[in-house]
Amino acid sequence: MIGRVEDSVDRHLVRWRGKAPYDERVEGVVTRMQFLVKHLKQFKEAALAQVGMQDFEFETLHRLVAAGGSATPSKLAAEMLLSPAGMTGRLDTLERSGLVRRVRGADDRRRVDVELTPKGRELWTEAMAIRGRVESELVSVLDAGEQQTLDALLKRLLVQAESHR
Amino acid sequence: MIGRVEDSVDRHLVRWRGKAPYDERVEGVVTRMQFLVKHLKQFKEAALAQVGMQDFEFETLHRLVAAGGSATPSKLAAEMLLSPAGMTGRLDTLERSGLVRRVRGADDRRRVDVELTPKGRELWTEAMAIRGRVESELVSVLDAGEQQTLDALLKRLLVQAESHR
DNA sequence: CGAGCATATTTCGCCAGCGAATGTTTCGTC
DNA sequence: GACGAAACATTCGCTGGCGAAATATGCTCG
Repeated sequence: MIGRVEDSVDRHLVRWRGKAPYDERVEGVVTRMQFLVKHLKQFKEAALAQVGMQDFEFETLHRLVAAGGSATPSKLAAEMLLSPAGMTGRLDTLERSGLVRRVRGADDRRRVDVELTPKGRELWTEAMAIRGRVESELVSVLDAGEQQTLDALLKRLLVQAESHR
Repeated sequence: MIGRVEDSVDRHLVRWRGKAPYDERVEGVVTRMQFLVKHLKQFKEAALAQVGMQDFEFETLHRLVAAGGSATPSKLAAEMLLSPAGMTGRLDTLERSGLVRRVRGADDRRRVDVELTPKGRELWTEAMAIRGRVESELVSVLDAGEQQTLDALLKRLLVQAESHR
C-alpha cells in the first residue's frame, strides 16, 4: 500500500495474499465503494432524523424537485434504479405525510402525476442543507483536483455499467 | 464535463445548475458511487443465480473464507457493516442450505463459531470465478494506473468515514 | 460466594423493496 | 370499429435487514 494509514479493506485484503486467484485491485475498488455507500447511508439517516425524514424519502423528493416538481412514478423509479412496486410504496408514505400528491393524468389516464406539495418543498429545503453537510464532510478530505479526478474515473465506470443493459 | 460521453448522473446534474446551493462535484461523486454499487449488486445477483446463490450468501462465505474458515457472528457482522440481528438471519439461511455450521464455543459458551462446510467451500470456489468475472468486466475499463489512482482516492474517503465512528 | 454488570447471540415486530399477477386504459391493425 | 397487444400503476406475498427486548453465559467485586 502507498501510505501508512490503513482502512478496514486493507486489513481484509492482506489476509488474501496468494490464497486465491483474485485481482486485489478490483476487489479493493469494489469493496471500498460498497462500504462508502453503506457508511454514507448511515450518516445521512442519522442526520435526516433531525427533521423526521428518512433517507429514501429525501432522495425521492430530491428527484422530484429536479424533475421540476412533478413526474410519473415509472420515470422516477427508472431514474432511481428502483422497481415500480418499490416506488409505489415510497409514494404511499410520502403522500401519507402530505409531502407529495398523486394526480391521475388528464390526457392519458393510465399515467399518474406525482406533484410536490408546498410542505414537501419546504421540508426538502431543510433536508438539503443537512445532506449537503454530511456528504461534503466526507468528500472534502480530497481537494478540488482530486475530487475531479475521482469523479471522472467513477463516471467512466458508470458509463460502462449503464451501457451493459 | 471532460469527455463527450454522458451518463445518467450528468443528465441529472445539468438540471440543477444554479437551482440550489449545492456542490455539483460532491453530488456527482456520491451519486455515481451509489449507482455503481447498485448496478454491481444487480449484475452479481444475476450472475450468481447460475449457481443458485444470492449475493449476500456469497459475501458471507467470502468473509468466512478470509477469516480462515471460521469466525464468530458478531465479528462477521462488524466486518460487513451489518447488524447482529441481520447476521443471524444470514447464517440461518446458510445453515439451512448446508453451507455453514454453527458450533457453540467450548471455552466461552456465549460464543458461537461459524464454520464453513466442505459443500460451502466448494460452492464458494465456483462463485468466486463468477463474481470475479463480473467485477473485472466493470473495473477493467480503467487501465492499471487508473485503477490504482481510483483505489487510493476511495481509500482516503473510507479512512475518513471509518474514523468518524 | 452470590449479586449485579458485561458480553454474545437470538427472538420479535416492523419496514422497504422485489417479482409476479392484476386491473385499467390506450394503441395498432386488420 | 373491434379486438389483441402494450403501457402503467397498483396489489400481494415474500424476503432481508433493523432496533429493541429477551436469553444465556461469563466476569467482578464486596
